Amino acid sequence: MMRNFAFATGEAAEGGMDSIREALREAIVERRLAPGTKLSEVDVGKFFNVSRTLVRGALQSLSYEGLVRVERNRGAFVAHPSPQEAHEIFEARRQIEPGIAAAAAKNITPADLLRVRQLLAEEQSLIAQRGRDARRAEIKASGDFHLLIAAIAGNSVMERFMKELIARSSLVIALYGQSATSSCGHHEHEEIAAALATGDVQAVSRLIVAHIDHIEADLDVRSRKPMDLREALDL
Amino acid sequence: MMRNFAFATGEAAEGGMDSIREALREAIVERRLAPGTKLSEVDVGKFFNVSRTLVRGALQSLSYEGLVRVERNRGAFVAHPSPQEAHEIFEARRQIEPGIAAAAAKNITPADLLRVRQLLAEEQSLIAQRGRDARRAEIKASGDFHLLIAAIAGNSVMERFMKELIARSSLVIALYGQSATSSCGHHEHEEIAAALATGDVQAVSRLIVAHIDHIEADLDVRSRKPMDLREALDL
DNA sequence: AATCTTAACTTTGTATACAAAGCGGGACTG
DNA sequence: CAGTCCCGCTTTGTATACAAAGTTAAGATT
Repeated sequence: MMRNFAFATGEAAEGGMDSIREALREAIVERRLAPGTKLSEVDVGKFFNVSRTLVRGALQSLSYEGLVRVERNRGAFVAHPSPQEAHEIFEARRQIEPGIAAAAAKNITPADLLRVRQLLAEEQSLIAQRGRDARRAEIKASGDFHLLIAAIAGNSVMERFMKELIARSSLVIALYGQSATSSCGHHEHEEIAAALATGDVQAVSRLIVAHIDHIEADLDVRSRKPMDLREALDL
Repeated sequence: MMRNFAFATGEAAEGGMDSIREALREAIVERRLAPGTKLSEVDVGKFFNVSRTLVRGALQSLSYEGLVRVERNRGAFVAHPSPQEAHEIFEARRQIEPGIAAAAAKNITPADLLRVRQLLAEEQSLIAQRGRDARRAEIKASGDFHLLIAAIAGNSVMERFMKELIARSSLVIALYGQSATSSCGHHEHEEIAAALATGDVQAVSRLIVAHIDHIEADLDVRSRKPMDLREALDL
């Protein structure tokens, strides 16, 4: 049991429970831990060289964000969103992100714009690269783009909501995504950035919604059936 | 130390940690626990006849919702939102609730409408009553109105966000609210319900935003200064 | 052979014990 | 008298121990 979990840092237990939560979150969001994977308290604890207490706290915490599902007396698993959940997540993004993007377009400073451009360049270079790691980094960068806009918007409450939605979106894409998703998505990011630069609130909102629509359109909710079986055998 | 906390049920520890979290949440949202109050792990544990483990979990959990602030090595306190936080919470509601209300207006069934009317009637009767308890129940009913709309909208992700925002709004109003808030607010609820009944999506969104504006306008962010002192002495 | 029972084992739920950090009071010093 | 340092007391942070629920597999029975 307990194949190599391949966490980012190996053990890295500096700052108590928070560091474990962050390491787990990163592993889930970057898809090093497949949806449905069981997260045994002792196993994870051994990995980080901490007691079950801290692991348990971290798993609890992640379950509040919807990244982990905890079943009473049965344990914790990497979340495994249903097609229904997946749709709700994207519907939520459609309701939330236009407002955030509009606020960002109003608030944005030259310094912010620079960061946006840097992130886009990074994303671009990752797209050019091949390999699993570059792909994972690209996924993360793509999410970070949306999170950066949320940060620029300047409402910490909304920013936290977005953080959750982006993380869960990553899980959904891991389960149901079909295409490379990359090139088209990136191009849309460019367009959004351009609209942000000109401060065109209307355009930004419209582009964001279109972008979310495209991401969801790329999903195939049937395609996960096989993975379901794999999981059934695996657990 | 540890004056009578006046929790709802006295002890009520049936279902493990969840019941403690719910009892605490209710106490906070209904303002039986003042913002800033220290929540010592052992004290709360004594109250529910459980160990610190469960209390700690419940407090952690509430801190994720923003109802409790946890300071490392110092303990947990009932949250004490700053004017800045308060504004962000209402800004978030302005961004989120129109979309939810619009969705609710599309989805609403006759059965839903009945529940809305029942809730309004309940609210009305509470307004008529005098006394602290009726006041608290009224506050809760007022929040429940918004939560019911979120439930009707039918997106569980958005519903959870709303649950958090409503709970935190209650804290903000506890700190900064001035007027009775009741009558005007209730009248607006009636208007919103009417628009929901006719399925007028535009009107619902507009009325919701106006309602949120009015609630926030009733706040006086200066007025809490005295309470700040009281808290400083109290802790 | 299939199924139900049951008993050992594994994993989670909760309580307690131990370690470390904060806080406060009192004595000492300038 | 003010300020500061030190010591013990309280509270939190983490680990471990114990209890209870679940899981699995072997054995008996039909």
